[in-house]
Amino acid sequence: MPRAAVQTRTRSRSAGRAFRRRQIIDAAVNSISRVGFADTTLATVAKEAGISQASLVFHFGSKQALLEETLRHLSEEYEQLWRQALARAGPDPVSRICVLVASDFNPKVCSRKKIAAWQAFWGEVKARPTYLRICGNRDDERLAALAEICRSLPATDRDDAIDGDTLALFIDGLSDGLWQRVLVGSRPFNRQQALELAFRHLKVLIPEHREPIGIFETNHS
Amino acid sequence: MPRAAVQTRTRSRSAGRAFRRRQIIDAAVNSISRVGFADTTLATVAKEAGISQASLVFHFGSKQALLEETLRHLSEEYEQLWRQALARAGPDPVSRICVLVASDFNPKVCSRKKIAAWQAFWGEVKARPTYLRICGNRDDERLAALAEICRSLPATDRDDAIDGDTLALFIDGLSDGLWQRVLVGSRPFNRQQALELAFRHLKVLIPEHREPIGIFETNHS
DNA sequence: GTCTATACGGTGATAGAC
DNA sequence: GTCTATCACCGTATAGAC
Repeated sequence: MPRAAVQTRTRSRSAGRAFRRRQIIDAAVNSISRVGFADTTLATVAKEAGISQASLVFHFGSKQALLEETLRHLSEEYEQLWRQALARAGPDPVSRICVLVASDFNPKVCSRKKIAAWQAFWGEVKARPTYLRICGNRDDERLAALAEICRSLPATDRDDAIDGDTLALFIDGLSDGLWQRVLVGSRPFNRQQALELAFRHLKVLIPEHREPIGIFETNHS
Repeated sequence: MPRAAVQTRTRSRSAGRAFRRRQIIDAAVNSISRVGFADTTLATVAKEAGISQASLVFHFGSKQALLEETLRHLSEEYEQLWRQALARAGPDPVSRICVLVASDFNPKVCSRKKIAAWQAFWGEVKARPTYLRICGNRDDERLAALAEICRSLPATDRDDAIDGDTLALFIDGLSDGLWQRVLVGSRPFNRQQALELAFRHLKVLIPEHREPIGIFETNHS
């Protein structure tokens, strides 16, 4: 058998492995969202993935490890999204803030399914600090990045100006709050409504720079 | 046996019943917070309450019913708090908004234990719509009350004025976001820090009425 | 790698004494 | 009302064939 064929097999094998793991993680998110965290079992995940329970354990070692990898995947997916958005953005601070906010409401992370999974993990954080360890650093880096941009905003002459760190907390805090409402309201928002509210909020917080926000609004909402 | 004694016994019996139920509900909150929603069993709740599993089932019928009553208690406790605070507040809209915001960070509802329980239930909402039914109306009423107060704010001459409904969403949304950070941040806020941030946020959203907010700040933070 | 079959402990709920 | 004892079931994880 020629070497090329072997290498191809090898590559496709490991690609298959990553693919399988990803497939199982997706099934775990689906299960958590569909039947809840408490009722998510190896059986529900296996059924969702269309494979056997034994295969789950083979790939992840244990249910707990699978859950942790699932959270890690959610966290990494979110990080990738905002970092890529920021990389594509221009140098203007307001535009960069808008890009970060818009990434919070990207369908890839802001679906009822994903939010339900996030909420479930957060509800367990106090009992399982490991969950916090998995995404804590990434959360810190995201907030730090936002705060740094906020600090770079040109100073204004308003007497009630707020510092960049606080501004970042306001922006991120509202995103979290709106995110929650996409999931749990009695008449939940859709992503567009949530994003539009987040941008209107930005306009209030950074009134001197209204125009770039308006530009983004038409692009994303 | 005199009638008075019978009535007393009856009264104390039913008082004892309510007391027991409350005691069990507190144990459920403790268990959810301590071991997580997924690992909360009749055994963990019974142990936390210092009674037998059979007693739990006797008082609530089933584990599921106990969980639903627990959520109902959390929801009612929160409603009582903001309604009482509002009843004690004066007529000034800004003061009333401040009172509502401050009630969000009252130790009675804003402890890491309670927030962990809330988050756990919210994470299950998509899978168990019953949970939403239990607290949905109360949530709606609270947001409606806040929005009504916001609409009653005197109109300003600023060209970027926001309507009352939107203002209410901004205020409530940030409370939710900060609330979450009291629980899950890598260096979580304490209540005072969260409340202070919420008030600073108010100052930005309602800059024309800064002074009453300052007053409340010194009272509550 | 994936499956079926299975071990084994824990889970929600019940029975029945007190 | 509260307990202990118990049950039938379901949970995770393993064994071993393919």
